[in-house]
Amino acid sequence: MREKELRRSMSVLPIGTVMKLTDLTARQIRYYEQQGLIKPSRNEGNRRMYSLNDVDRLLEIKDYLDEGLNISGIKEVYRKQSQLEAEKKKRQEKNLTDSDVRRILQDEFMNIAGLKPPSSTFNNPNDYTKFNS
Amino acid sequence: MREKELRRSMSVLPIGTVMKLTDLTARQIRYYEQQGLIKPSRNEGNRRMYSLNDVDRLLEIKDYLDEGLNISGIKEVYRKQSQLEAEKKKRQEKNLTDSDVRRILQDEFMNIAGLKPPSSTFNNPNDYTKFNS
DNA sequence: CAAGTGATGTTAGATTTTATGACATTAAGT
DNA sequence: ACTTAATGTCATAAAATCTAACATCACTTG
Repeated sequence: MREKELRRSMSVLPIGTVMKLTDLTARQIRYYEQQGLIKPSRNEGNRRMYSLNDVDRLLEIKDYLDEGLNISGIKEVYRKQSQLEAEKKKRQEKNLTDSDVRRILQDEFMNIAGLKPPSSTFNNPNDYTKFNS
Repeated sequence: MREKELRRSMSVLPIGTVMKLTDLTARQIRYYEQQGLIKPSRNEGNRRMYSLNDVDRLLEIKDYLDEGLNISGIKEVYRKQSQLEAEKKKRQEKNLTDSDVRRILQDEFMNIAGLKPPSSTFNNPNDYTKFNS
């Protein structure tokens, strides 16, 4: 699934192709970029290169505009979206490090106990207070 | 899955992008086209436009050449491949039309019998000789 | 209503990309 | 050595894109 995401984020399309795929004019596409709604990359010759994700976003923008939202409103939408995603990511990261910490501490136990899993003879196995900070 | 195939066969990439994706020169890409190994479409301005399938095929061609096969040999490979696929398709088509015929005839039975499935009171349900021509 | 603003159209001039065709080169096979 | 297949290189023309500026059009608002 990583490879697919890579492909979708690879900047391979010139603006002419994007115009056809989105039915937008070059003027519109560049304007939305100027407004910060998309960030196409540039090739060595300074030509804008777009990804499939960019195309998707442009189609979204079109829909939002058709629905009466203006560009500031669309910016708001994306601002909130990326904020939510950032929080989600943060939570996931935190969970990962938490379980990492547990695993690492457990490994340490095993080392101290001579490569054996922690047992009741070592200490109270129900005392997890140290790991719940 | 149809949509995916459509995307893969959509001609959206200019030759510059294909050069980067395949690490081939424009000269090579055009030469392979001249030899009939790929058939990119053209846009209104006569520029070649490539699909992801084209890119895949170009990468294949590269591999074949690296393996010592020459272009005639590669043509052979693809000739045989498409021949096999045509046969397969033909078989599938034949199967499809056969079952289609059965379904259609069964519908006709139902109509004649007054929207009821064919029964033994209508005729011998095991007499399928008519459909096996 | 006149003025301001947001979104888009249009145009000009410069730069980049691609197309075609010709000729050159290089490696391999006979 | 001579051919041939695959590729490189170059010149010239056309197409695509860039930037920047000015124009238009529909709304909104004082």
